[in-house]
Amino acid sequence: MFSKACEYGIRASIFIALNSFEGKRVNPKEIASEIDSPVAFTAKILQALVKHKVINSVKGAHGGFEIEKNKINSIKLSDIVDAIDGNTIYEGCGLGLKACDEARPCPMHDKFKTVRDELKTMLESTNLETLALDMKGGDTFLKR
Amino acid sequence: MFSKACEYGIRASIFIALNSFEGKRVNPKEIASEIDSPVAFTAKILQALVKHKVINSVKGAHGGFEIEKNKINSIKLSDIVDAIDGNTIYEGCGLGLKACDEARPCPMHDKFKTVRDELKTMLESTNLETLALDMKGGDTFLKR
DNA sequence: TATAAATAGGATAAATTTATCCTATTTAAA
DNA sequence: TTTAAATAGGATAAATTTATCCTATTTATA
Repeated sequence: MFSKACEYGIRASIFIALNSFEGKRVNPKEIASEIDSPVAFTAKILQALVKHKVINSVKGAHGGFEIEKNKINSIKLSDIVDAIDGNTIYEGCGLGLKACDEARPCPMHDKFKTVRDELKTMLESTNLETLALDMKGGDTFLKR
Repeated sequence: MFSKACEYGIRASIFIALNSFEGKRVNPKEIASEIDSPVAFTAKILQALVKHKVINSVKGAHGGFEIEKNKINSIKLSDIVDAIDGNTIYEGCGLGLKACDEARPCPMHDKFKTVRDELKTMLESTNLETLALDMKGGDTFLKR
């Protein structure tokens, strides 16, 4: 469904959010260890998230990655997916046609659109705060 | 969402079904032209669909690919997706965890499962006959 | 101001997916 | 029985995604 990069990106963002609640910055090594991902690749994904202003980076000693506390509840899963995988999952044709719309739909168009819209709604209505709090409560997990 | 191979596989299956209604077998060249896909790659995908008994192949002169008329309405989109992409889209974790279930769910588990189940239901309740008839009626298209 | 700790980013490699090409095998029909 | 038309399948190449490594740059602090 999502690319590996996007999966890592979401997991990393949740972990960063969790730490930002405590005012703690985290580095790629720690992140990769906690979400069970390759360090260098994860670092690249973090760069992309910084560029898209999903997370914030602080260079130099005592630096690391963080999310402003008051921004955590406004960052939606869709922001992360957008930043890494783009919008094809929301906009693209399920059968891969270059163009596919009501005017000239592919055979799967109507039924696929329903599911895709549901996915979109889900991603747009789920924010990092909710996800991080679930984890903090010990109800959900980022690895294994 | 689906791999290119799977997209081509679904489009090809619909085109074959359409022709099988008229008792006509089709070859990879014609299929690829009608669904706008690379010929040789499409041929490989057809092989996989034959192996999984989604479609039927007839070798030799006057051969080609076909689907038994009375089977067309029993072949579901999920059969094609299963054959080509496997079941990860139904079973796999949305965040890519090796294991993820109610007992130890990832942060996205519950919300993702809802969407995934909806996708599964859609694919399992859509058969080739329906899709082919829509196309025959000129309401839907396999390319552009 | 020097140093150490941290992210940024370029170059490259490995793995996977997508795509092509060629030959073998099968089969209907002349 | 030969021939031509068709799928099967192996080998390989191209493209993309995933992953690694190394160096540059930035910054807090001793």
